[in-house]
Amino acid sequence: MKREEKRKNLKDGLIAAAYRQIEQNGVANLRAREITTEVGCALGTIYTVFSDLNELIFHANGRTIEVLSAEMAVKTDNVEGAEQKLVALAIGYQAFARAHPNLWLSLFEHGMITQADPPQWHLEQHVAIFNHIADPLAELFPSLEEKELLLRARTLFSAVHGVVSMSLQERFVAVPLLELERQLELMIEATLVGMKELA
Amino acid sequence: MKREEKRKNLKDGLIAAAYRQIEQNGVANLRAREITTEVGCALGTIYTVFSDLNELIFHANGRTIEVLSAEMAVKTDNVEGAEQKLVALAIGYQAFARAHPNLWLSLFEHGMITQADPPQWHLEQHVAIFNHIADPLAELFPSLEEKELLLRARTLFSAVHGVVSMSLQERFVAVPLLELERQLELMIEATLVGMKELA
DNA sequence: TGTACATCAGTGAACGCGCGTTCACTGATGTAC
DNA sequence: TGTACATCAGTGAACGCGCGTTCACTGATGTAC
Repeated sequence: MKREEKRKNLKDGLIAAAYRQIEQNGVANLRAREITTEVGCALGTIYTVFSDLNELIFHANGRTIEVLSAEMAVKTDNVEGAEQKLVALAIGYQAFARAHPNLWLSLFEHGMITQADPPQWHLEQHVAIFNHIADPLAELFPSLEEKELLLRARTLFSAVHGVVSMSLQERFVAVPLLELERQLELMIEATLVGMKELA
Repeated sequence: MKREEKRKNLKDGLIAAAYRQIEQNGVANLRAREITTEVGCALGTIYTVFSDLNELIFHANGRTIEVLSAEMAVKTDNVEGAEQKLVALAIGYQAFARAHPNLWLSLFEHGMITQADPPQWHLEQHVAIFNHIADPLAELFPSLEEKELLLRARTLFSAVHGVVSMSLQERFVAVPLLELERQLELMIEATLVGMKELA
């Protein structure tokens, strides 16, 4: 096994362990020592691969986006009709957030709390999610110019994110899953119908 | 000055200092020592008034909700028409978040990050915000039953919150204020038109 | 293929420090007579 | 009104500990001849 290859394995292992531990305990409870214990290397090793614990976290979050992104792609494949695709995306997003709350939270907590700003590659991953939404939206509103389309995709995504986020906090009264899905569906369909009407 | 009165002043002073410091530096950077220094009392004093730093933070956040709530009430007073009231609320919410990002963030960070769950009185304050929205919504949809109305108010609030939240993170491309307000307005109006249409 | 040397990945004990919380103390406030 | 005593708000030095990061070291890997 070449040096380079070994290095790659080490890096992947660290990311995988961080990912797993974020999923289990949340980013706030992620500990450098626990990661290296799981991987079976020395504490200092982290700093030979990453400059920072932060950098490692960004990589773990990157993996989360990949998984989320792939899942969103699958959700739309089996669905006919742009409108229904958007609903499926919202419900898929919600499902992911519910299934992996800590991974999902980490995406937004980290960097919002710590002021460490995310590296460029990570920002681009985030933006990629918008495209899942922009595509069906473009089908529905073919006359919209590119810029406006992206803006609306972003807005729609943010709205869905807000609803999911609020329900996951369950800070206010907890809303049952079916209720939540109905609200998401209602909101999206109403928004789309309204946009058509207003156009 | 009676004992009781003095105690009240002390408590208010601590809350005010915490509030001010959260506004300036964010909850994450709030320090017990800084608070007591500003107030001019001993470090231990905090623990004669509150059980915890957390409890003090919840009180500071409570004040934030009061201010936000009052501001939202003002926003709707001068506006005619339920639909326009809802738009005004959204833009008012956005304005508050922009003007006091740290206070606003603290409302959602705290308790989401730390797992300390908020006391009952604080939860009720949060819920009170929904009522600002439920009122004009009831005007528009008088046939909706109470439960469904509150659910939709909650959904609408969450959607607005999501859009504001995402734009404040400015994690993705920063969106200029006017653009953002236009999107909020568009989203709300489209949703309302759509809801009418679908009813 | 073998030997000597250089490089560098990986080690883990130790550092450092930030900070919430505690607790034995003291001085002011209130009470009893 | 004054004195003695009890209570308790307020004090702040000290505790404790968690945890990211460093750095002098070592042993494995690669290179030169």
